[in-house]
Amino acid sequence: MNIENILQQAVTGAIKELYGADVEASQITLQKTKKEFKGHYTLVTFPLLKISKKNPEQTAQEIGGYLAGNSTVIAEYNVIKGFLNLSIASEVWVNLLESINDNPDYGFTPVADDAPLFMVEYSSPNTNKPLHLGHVRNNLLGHALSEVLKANGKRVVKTNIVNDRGIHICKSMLAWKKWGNNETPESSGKKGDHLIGKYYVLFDQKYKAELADLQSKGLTKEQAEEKSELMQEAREMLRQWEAGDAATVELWKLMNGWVYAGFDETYAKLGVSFDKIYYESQTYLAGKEEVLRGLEEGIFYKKEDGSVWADLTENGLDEKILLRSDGTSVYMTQDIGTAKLRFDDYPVDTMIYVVGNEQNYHFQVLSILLDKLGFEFGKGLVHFSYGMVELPEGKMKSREGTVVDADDLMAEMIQTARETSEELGKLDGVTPEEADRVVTMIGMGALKYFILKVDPKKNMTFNPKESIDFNGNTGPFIQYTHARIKSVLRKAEEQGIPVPESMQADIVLSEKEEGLVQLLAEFPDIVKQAGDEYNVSLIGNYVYDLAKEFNQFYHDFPMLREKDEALRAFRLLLSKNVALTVQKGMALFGIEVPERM
RNA sequence: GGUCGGGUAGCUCAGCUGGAUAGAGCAACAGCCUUCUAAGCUGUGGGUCCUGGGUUCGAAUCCCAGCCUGAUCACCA
Repeated sequence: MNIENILQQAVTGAIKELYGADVEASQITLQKTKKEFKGHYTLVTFPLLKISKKNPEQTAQEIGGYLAGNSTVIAEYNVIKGFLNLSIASEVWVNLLESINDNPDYGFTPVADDAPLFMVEYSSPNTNKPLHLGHVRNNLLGHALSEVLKANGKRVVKTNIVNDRGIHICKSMLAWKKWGNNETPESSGKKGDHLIGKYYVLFDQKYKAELADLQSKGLTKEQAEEKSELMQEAREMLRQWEAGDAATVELWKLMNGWVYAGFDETYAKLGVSFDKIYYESQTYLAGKEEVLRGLEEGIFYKKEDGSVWADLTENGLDEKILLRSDGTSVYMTQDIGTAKLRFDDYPVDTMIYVVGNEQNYHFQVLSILLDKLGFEFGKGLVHFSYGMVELPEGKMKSREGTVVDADDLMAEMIQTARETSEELGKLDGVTPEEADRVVTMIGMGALKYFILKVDPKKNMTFNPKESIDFNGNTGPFIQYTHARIKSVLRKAEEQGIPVPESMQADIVLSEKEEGLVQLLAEFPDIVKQAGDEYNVSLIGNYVYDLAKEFNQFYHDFPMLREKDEALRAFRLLLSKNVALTVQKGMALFGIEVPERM
């Protein structure tokens, strides 16, 4: 039972008593009192005027007077225009802080064995190139969303679908075969995914050169693409792969193995993980089967050239191809197969796809198709759609070399954290191991927080310079606040000042102190809202607010030098719980907070 | 053209189940380190909340129209 509920009940009671009317909870608009006014919560009386039949100020006065007289929760009130500002008694805040302290999992709902099961798909890399900045946003969002759902008491299975088949893989394979000289990750010292990426790019360069050459001989672009020997070879390789040609499959396995090793390294650095990984090479056949079943059942239809289509015009969409005329599957086919296998494997209640917003249409179609095929989960699938990440200088274009590589980016962040820390002398007297740990935490925290604090559905600009600015609304600022609190608590322990387990309730608190408890008490609501709305950025903005408030508090109120023992105890207890909440909030983002920095 | 997002301070973003004088950070300027960590704190300046209508006691928030911008509408994934 939080304070807002208590207030709501109290107000309902007051209205019943004063005006003899029952009001719906929805008619009672309570909000946090704005900073410039005195009070904690504000009741807006305008919606109640019909019931009170009085003007706003009279209504506010009457309700305020009644509450102050009859509720032990309300200490005082004031009325400004139609707004009734209510101050909650200090004692209530003290008790609240105590109850927060008594529950180490405050804000988190335990996960029951029969809790709804959410499957979260994220990452979904291609095996032909390393992860880049866009993937970073995807991975961070997927991981954070999973954590938030768990915190809300849901069972979560994190999953990844690896796009390990198709023409793009064959391009890398072909280029490596032609020009690779048996280069391996070991021989080149390159991460496997970077090595494959190199050959993918090489293929593209050679292919472009070939096209240019053909076009200079008078062919149109289309004719050139048709005639390209490289592309023909790549297609042939795909056919061989699908036919199970031993040598091709062998090479494919070898090169994919390199890529997976590279991805694993990147995932580990990002701090993300998966409970179950699917591979398209293992799901596309299931998809094909489903499509053929749909064809038999008359849900889909075949065109003269043999291609299979779904007619979605009655859903207000277009026609959608499901199998090519040569019988091979497309992206959609694979997703249908993957979905089927997943629901065979797990009793999934809600399937969430963390995929960029350029695929909004795809998932709209997928939902309808699954539904048509008789999978009841189709309708309820969630496309957790997020916006693109751009750079200050514009969009990322692999052609122009403006793609930010995930590994490079992380290394840079950590390096910058190190340089800044050294400049500030923060690493003096620390073991190299400890320095590495802290610097990694900070660099990664900066990156993660910068990306996760933005509303997922919006496009965002990632400004490398700004992200490694440790001022303001940043991860490092929050981490710094945590480190400071921990430092105070350490010193308290050294000086033998106990952090109390229980508080006396009759101490007088300042507005700032009460406000901080009030903010702290909102944590469960924020976690719940983030989970319900699939909006993880709420967490970040909340934690920042909390950290900022605490930092101001820190400057105004001594914690160790405070003479009044009860007050000092309160401040220490408050500090401890702010630190814990910061830590829990950041953990939802996959961000660690240091004990000192 | 159809569909779906987005448009808030010079910049990056909050706020959007309708409520008070629209908030942070960055950048600029002015202060604060013999005081629990200055990666900090305090203050100043900075706004047609894209535009125009509508609903309402009240609109950045809801509705309609328009403008700008992005994504998408492939036998690519």
